[in-house]
Amino acid sequence: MALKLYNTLTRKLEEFVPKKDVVGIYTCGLTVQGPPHVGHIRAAMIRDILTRWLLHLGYKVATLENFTDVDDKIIEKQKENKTDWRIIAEDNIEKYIQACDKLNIIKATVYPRASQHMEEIINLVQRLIDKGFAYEKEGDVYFKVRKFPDYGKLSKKSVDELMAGARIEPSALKEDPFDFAVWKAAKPGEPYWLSPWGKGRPGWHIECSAMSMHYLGESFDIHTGGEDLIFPHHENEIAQSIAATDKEFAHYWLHNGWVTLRGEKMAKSTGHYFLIDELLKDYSPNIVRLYLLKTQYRNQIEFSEERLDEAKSAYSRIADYLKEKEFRELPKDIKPFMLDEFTEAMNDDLNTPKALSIIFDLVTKGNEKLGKKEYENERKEIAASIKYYLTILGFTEEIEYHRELMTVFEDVRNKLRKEHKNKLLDDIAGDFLDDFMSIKDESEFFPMMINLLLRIRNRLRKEKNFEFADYIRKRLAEHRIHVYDGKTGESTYRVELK
RNA sequence: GGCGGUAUAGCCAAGUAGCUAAGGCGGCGGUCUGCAAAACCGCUAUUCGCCGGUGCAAAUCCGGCUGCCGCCUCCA
Repeated sequence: MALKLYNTLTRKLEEFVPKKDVVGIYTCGLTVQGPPHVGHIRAAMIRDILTRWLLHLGYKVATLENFTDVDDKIIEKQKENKTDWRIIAEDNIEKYIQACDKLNIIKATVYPRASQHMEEIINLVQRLIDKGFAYEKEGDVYFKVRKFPDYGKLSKKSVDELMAGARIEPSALKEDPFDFAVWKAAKPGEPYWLSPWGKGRPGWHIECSAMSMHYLGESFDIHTGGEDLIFPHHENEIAQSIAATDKEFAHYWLHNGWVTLRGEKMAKSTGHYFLIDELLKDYSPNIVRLYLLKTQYRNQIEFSEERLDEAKSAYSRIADYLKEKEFRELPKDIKPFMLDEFTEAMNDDLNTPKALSIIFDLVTKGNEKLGKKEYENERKEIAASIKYYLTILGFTEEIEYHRELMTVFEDVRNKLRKEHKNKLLDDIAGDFLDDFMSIKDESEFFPMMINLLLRIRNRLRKEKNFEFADYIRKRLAEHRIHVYDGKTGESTYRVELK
C-alpha cells in the first residue's frame, strides 16, 4: 500500500517515489495584491494535508510557499492607494499567514518573496539568454516559446491551438505573440532592480522557477497549486526551468479544484469572493477544515452557508462523542481501529472524504456501545482512534472558555436566595469545593461550573420546581450550552460549536 | 472556436467492471423525558444525466448526445 498521487503532467495516478531523502514541495502561493479568500485557503489546505500525510508516512519534508510580491496589480494598487507596494504586499502576507495559523495549517519551511530573490531571478534570465531561449528587446526579456518543443505538455495545449483562440495581445517587441516576459523594463514610478538589461522587474512565472530551484534544487518532487495556474503559469514555469537546466523540473504536479460561489469560481480579480477572515468570524477552524476536506481536493467545492452549516453539524457529531468524561484519560499506543482502511483512503490521492467517513463509522460504533460498562475499554480505544485520525488530518482540540457563565451563576445564586434555598446551594457547592480546589487551569474551571449548575438544576427538578429548572436551561442555552436529561436522572450538556 | 474537467438519493459526497452503491446533512420513525431535543439508535438510491455498444457481468470500459464548470487574459 503505497501513496499514489494524481499527476496533472501525465493525467494519471502515480505511485509516489521521492527523489531524495527529503521530499521537496513547492506550492504556488499568492500574488499578494489583496487579502486572502476561501479559495486561497483551499490551496493552502491541500499543502497542509499532503505535508501531514507524508510526515505521517515517515518522510522528511521541505515545503516552500512563495509570495509574488512584485507584479502589475500590486503596482496598480500602489498608484491607487498612494501606499508603497512593499507595505501592501507585507500587509496581505501577514493576513494570510495569520489566517493559516488560525486554521492550523502547517507552516511552510520557507515563505520566499520574489522581491528578495532578484539575484537568482536575474541569473536565471541570463542563463536563458545564454542558451538562446530568451532575447532582450528594449529592456524587456522574452522567452521563446516555440524554441521549447514540449511547450503545452502540462496543459495539453499546442502553440498552434492557442493561436486559434488568440486573445493574447501581440506586442511589437515580441518575436512571436506567445512569447512571454521573463523580465520587464520599469516604467517611470515603478519599482525596479538593476539588471544587465537596465532597470526592471521580473515577469510573472520566473520567480517561481528561480525560488524553487534555489531552495529545492533544479529537480524536485512535488509542485502544487490551484487548477487555474496550469496555464499559463505552470506551463511557463516548466518551459523556462527545463530550458535552463535540461533536467526534469518538478516530478508530480498536483492541482486543486476551485472554490465556487453561486456556482462560479471564486476569484479576486472579479470581486467574486469571500474573505477568509469573514468566514472565521462565524465558523471555527475545525469546521472550516471539515468543510474543505469533505470534498476530494481535485473536485470543485461550493462555498455557501448551507455547506458550512452542514460541516458544523457533522463536526458536532464527532465532538459530542469525544466530550464524554470517561475519555479524559485515553489509552496510549493502541492500534487504531480501521487503520488499514484509513491508510488506504489517504494513500489513494489523499481521499479525505473517505478518510472522514471512517471517523464517522467509528463514532457510530462507539455510540452504540455507550453506557455499557463492559464496553468501556473498547469505547476508549475507539475514542483514541478517532483522536489519532483527527490529529493526522490537522484538527485541533478546541478549548472553550465560557467566562459569561459567571454571570449566569450569579443570577442563579441570587434567585436561589430569593426563593430561600440557601441550603440547597450550600450543599451542592460544598460538594464541589474539593474539585474547585484541584483545578489546574481555566479550561477545567468552566466544565466544572457547568456541572455545578446542572446539579443545582437537577435538585430543582427533583423538587418539581420546573420553572426554575427551565430557567437555568434557558440561561445556559443563551451561551450555546444545551442541556438534555438522560435516563439516570443525570443531565448532560453539549456545547454548540460556532 | 480549441482544450480540460464533471454529471451518483431532497442536498453534499466516496466508489472506475463482480459480495447487500461508503459517509455526512436534512427528513421520517423510535429511545429517553416533567416538558424539551440541540443527544443516541433505526429507516431513507432495485439504481448511478440520456441513447447505443462491448463483456458471463458495467455507475465503472467504448461511441454518440445533452447539461454544468473552467482554462485559452490576471487568478489558489
